[in-house]
Amino acid sequence: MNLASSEVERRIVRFKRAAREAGVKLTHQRLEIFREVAARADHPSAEAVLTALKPQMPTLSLDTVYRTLWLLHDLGLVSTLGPKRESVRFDANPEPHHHYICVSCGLARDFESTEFNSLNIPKAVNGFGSVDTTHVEVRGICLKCQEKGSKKP
Amino acid sequence: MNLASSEVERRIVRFKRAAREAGVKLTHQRLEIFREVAARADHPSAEAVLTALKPQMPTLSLDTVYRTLWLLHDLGLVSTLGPKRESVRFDANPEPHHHYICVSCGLARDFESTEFNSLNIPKAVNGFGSVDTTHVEVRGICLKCQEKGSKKP
DNA sequence: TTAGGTGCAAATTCTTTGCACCCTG
DNA sequence: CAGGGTGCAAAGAATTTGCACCTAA
Repeated sequence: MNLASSEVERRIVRFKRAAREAGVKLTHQRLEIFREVAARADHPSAEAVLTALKPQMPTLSLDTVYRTLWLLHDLGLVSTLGPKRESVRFDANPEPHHHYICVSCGLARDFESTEFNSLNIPKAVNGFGSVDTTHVEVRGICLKCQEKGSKKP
Repeated sequence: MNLASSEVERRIVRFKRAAREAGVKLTHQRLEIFREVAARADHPSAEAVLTALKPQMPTLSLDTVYRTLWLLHDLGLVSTLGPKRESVRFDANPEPHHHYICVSCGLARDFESTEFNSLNIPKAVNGFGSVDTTHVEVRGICLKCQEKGSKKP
């Protein structure tokens, strides 16, 4: 399932502008990698992007795909699904709960909310499949990281 | 920040019962690994669990920690933070949005909800740090996996 | 006793890095 | 033309697996 090409073009325009403003070069590889991620609704991995582009760009390499995707991430043009480059972490809380995650140090804390436990799932979601759990993830900068950040002159 | 020991004991009782019912052995390693995860509010990685237990159990190995944590996961006693053992996936949707994730095949789809975009963050969260983004993740089994599942006789 | 569990080491998988050549600005 | 960017190969990190010995039930 892919996006409307008008939407993809809009995202590409945005990318070109951001690249220019950030002073990074607009290479063929970067454009195609961004186009691929922007056109797909399935949030591909680096490997999946490479596989999709390989036919048209046989010399494209996985490391370039990674470097480009993280660059796009730094430019604020793409985000990652779930927390980033981290190892798996385990949670033994058996109660329904939600998470606060510090985007700087990865700190995780549980919190409860009856409101969050009974959210109204949009009907569009039923078109995707069954709904088992609903979990809210709040991201921000934890107190400790805020201190550290402000100390650096 | 650790949990009240009464809560930890409750979780351990639960674990012992689940282990018995599932017919898996209750080894010293499993008990200590579960106790460690159950007692901590910070959702440790396998590596972190090993580091914490090494002093008391010098021969404990990382692979046992992994095997035990996934066993606990299969028993429904622990969950993972973010999607599990998967590679990073990238998302080029610049609008505020939420995700539907199939727990079986990993399918991801975006959906929008103005309600979810303006959730009432519990005040307890402010004690953790700043709030930048709030994102809802709905997990279930996608239509395709439901078909596949029902086909298998 | 005995099947399942553990520890060790080696294998995999995913991701990053060093370096020489290439291409955008 | 100059400096960032790419491709290749090799390094690293995270996680899993094969196998012989050990131990809970």
